[in-house]
Amino acid sequence: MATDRAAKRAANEEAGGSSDRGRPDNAHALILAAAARLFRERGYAETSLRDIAAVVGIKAGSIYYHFASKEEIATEVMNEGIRVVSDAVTGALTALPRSVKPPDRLRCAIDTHLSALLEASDFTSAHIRIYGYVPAEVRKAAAKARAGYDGVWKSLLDELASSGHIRPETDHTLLRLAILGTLNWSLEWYDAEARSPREIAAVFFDIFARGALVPGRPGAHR
Amino acid sequence: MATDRAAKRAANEEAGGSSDRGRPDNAHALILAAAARLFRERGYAETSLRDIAAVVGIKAGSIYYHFASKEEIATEVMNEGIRVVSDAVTGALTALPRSVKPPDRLRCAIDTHLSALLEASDFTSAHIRIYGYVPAEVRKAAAKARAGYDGVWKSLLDELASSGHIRPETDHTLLRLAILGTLNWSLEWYDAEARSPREIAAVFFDIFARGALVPGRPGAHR
DNA sequence: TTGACTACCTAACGTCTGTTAGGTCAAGTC
DNA sequence: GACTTGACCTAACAGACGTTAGGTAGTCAA
Repeated sequence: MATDRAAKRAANEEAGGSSDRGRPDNAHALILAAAARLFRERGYAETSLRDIAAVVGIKAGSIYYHFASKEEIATEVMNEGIRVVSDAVTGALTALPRSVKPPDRLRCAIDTHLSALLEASDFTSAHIRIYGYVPAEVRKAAAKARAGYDGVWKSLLDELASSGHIRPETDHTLLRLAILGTLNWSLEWYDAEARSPREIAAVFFDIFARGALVPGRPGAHR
Repeated sequence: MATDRAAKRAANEEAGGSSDRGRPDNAHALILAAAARLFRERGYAETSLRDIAAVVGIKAGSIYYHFASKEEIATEVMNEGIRVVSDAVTGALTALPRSVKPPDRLRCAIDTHLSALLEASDFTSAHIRIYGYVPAEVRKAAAKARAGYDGVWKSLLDELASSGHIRPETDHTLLRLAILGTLNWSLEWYDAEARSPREIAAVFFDIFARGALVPGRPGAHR
C-alpha cells in the first residue's frame, strides 16, 4: 500500500535524523509548495491532487509516495503557514532595538504580518484562505498552531497596555480581532500592481493607533 | 429538458407580472434559504445539491424544476445577500434624524452591517463567505451588486470627510477596506453565545473613530 | 371525462474526485 | 551479475458530484 510507504518514509525521516545526505526530500517540498500556491489561489476543495501533481510534473498517484492523504498535505501547508508568519513577526520584534517604543513595535508587527501574508508566503496566505473550508480534523490540527500565534499578539497588546499606551477602556480581544481581520481580509482585495504591503500597513497602523476621526468635533466622542 | 422548464418558469414569473395569485413560488424561496444557510455554514463546493434538497425535503433532481443550475442558485443567493445588507444600511441611515451628526451615522452603518452579517441574514453571510470560491461567472455577476454596496460606504466616508470629521491625511479606500475587513472577518470568529453584534459593533466603532492608542505618549504619533 | 399543467420522483448519465494495487526502471549495494 | 530500493507510472476503483430524461400523482378547467 502506498499509505504504508508514505508512513515509513515519514517515520524514517523524522526519527532517523541524519537520514542519507540530510537531503530533505525535494519532491516533498515541491508538492507542498505547489499545494500552497494552488490552495492560496483557488481554495481547498477547488484544488485537486491532479492539479498539484501537474504543477510538480508528476502524476496524482505518485503524491501518495510522499503523503498519506490530501488532508495531510493541507495540514502541513497550514502548519508551515503559521510557522512562517509567527517566526517572521517574533523575529522582527526581537530584532528591534530596546529603544523602540511599544507603539512602534505594534507598527512592526502589523507590517511584518501583512508582508508575510501578501508577499512572502503562499503557505501563510493558504492557511488563512482555506482554514474555514478544510475538513474538521485538519482544522483542529491547525487550530493549535494558530493559538500559539495568537499568543504573540496577545502579549504584544498586553505589553502596550501595561506601558500605558492603550486606552484603558479598549477591549484587547476585539482590538486584536479588528487588527488581524483588517490584515487578513486584504487577501480579498490586494492588488500587487497597486500599493505595496508596506505602504498599506503604514496606513492601517495609523488608523488603529490614532483613529480615523478628528477629535473634538461635535459627535466625535461618545 | 428540465433546463427548458426552469427557463420557462423564470420567464413567466418575471414577465407575466401578476402570475396566478401573486404567490412567489414557495419552493423557489425555500431552496434559496436552504442554500444560503448551507453555503454560510460550509462553503460553496462543500455544499451539494443533494444537501440542499434534503433540507427542503425534496430530491436533488427536483431542484432543476426551479433553477437551471447550481450556479444560478449561488448567483441568486449572493445578489439577495447584498440586497439585504444594502437595504438595511441605507434604510437605517435614511431613518436617522437630520440632527444626527456624521460620526454617529458611521456608527449606525457599522452596527447595521454587522447585525445583518451575523444575525439577520444567511444570504449576506453566505455572500461574504463564498464570494472568493464561486465559479468566475457567478463571481462576476455578484461583483456588480457588490460595487453598488461599496458605493454606499464611499459616499458615507465622503460625507464624513466633507464635513471635516475625517483626518484629512487618511486614505478613504484603505479606511473603508479596514472597516469592512474588520466587520466581515467576524464571520471567522463570531460566537453567538458571547457578545452580541451590537456590543461588538460599538467597540469597533470606537477603535476606528478614536484609535486604540493614547495620544501624547512617547511614540504614539509619527 | 378528458387534457393540460404543476411539482415533484426515479434512475441513470458522464465526469471528477481521492485513493490504491501493482508494475517499471534507473541507481546503488553486496 | 544478482538484489534491493527509491521514485515514479499506469490503470483502475468506489463514491460523489452536477445534471438530465422520462415518468407519475394531484389539481383544475372545459
